[in-house]
Amino acid sequence: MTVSKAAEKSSEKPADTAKGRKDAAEAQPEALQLGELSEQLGYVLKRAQLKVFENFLRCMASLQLTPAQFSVLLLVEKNPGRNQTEIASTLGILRPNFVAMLDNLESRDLCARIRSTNDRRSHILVLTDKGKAVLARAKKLVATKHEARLNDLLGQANREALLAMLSKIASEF
Amino acid sequence: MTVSKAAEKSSEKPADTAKGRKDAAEAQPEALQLGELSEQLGYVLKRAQLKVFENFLRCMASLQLTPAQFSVLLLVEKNPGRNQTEIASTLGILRPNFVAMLDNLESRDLCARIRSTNDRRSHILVLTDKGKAVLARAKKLVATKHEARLNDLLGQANREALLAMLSKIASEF
DNA sequence: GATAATTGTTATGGACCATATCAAATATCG
DNA sequence: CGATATTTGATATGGTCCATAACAATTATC
Repeated sequence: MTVSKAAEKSSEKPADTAKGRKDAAEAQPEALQLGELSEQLGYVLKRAQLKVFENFLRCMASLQLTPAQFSVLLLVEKNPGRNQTEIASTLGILRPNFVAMLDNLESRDLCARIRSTNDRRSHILVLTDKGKAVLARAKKLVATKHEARLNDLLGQANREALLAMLSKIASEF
Repeated sequence: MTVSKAAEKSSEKPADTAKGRKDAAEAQPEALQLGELSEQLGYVLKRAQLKVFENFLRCMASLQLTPAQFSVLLLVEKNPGRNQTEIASTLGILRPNFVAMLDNLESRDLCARIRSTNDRRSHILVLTDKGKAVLARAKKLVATKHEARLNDLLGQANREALLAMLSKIASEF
């Protein structure tokens, strides 16, 4: 598959009109044939995912939250009192890689590590007041600017069907 | 969102049965609440994408083809005589990053760079005989082991609907 | 024919992902 | 109890992918 973010340059190709193919028998303008590629689930899935993340980042520009950071805040809010290992593994983040991520969120005073009194090895994670406030604003931005756009594009019913199918793939494929 | 590949460890959580919560009032077993995360398109999309790529790699293990490499071979076959810039940009690959990729495919004798006689700057890309043969086998593997599984999981109609929605997101979001 | 643009390439840095390893704390079991 | 194993957070490190700048060779433009 492939699909990076930087294919935004030569996207608008001239159609096969008089202006597109210029005079009469000039070299083909461009516009490659995707062929079976457009039927490959992985290819289309990846392209869609990149677009969605891209849009997410634009919507969150004012809060400077990446999709990964947003998911951490959401999960910590929903599951207060859990430690790093539990939060990280639920999100599919490896513990070593979670450290720098938390360092970042903690340095921005969005969440805090608290030494557990039960098990003094582990750090309990909680949202700070600022973290709760930022997350609340983030949720609104996502709902109004991000997810709402999906509804406009696909319709409510289709959007739910899409989510259901993706969940099925994520859990049963 | 987040979602890496390494969340395959503590996935099977015991349900909240007698065996799940053990005796009576013991510490909560585990099983975090995903909450709104499972409604976030980006999160589910990424998880699904990782699963699909993972399965793709397993299906292609005998041919040692990554999704990106497969997409290159497909596109070169469908569009013979195009140069590196055209193939790369169509796939969303930046030209500098495409060089090593082609070096790899060329070293395995799957495709070849040919200096264009029209424009001696550019390299025309073609599949070798071996490349055509490998691609043919790859297509069969993908169709029978990879895409077929999607049909089993979602059904033909749903699979097509999914592809259509993802294509719409990829192109219009 | 001088200048600008394009093609493939190299070098380089960043982001993300994965493994091995460690010290501190806890669990396990003789 | 005490030796050993396990768990937790952390560091170091390497790999892959993505992105930008810069370059030589070639071609286009004026």
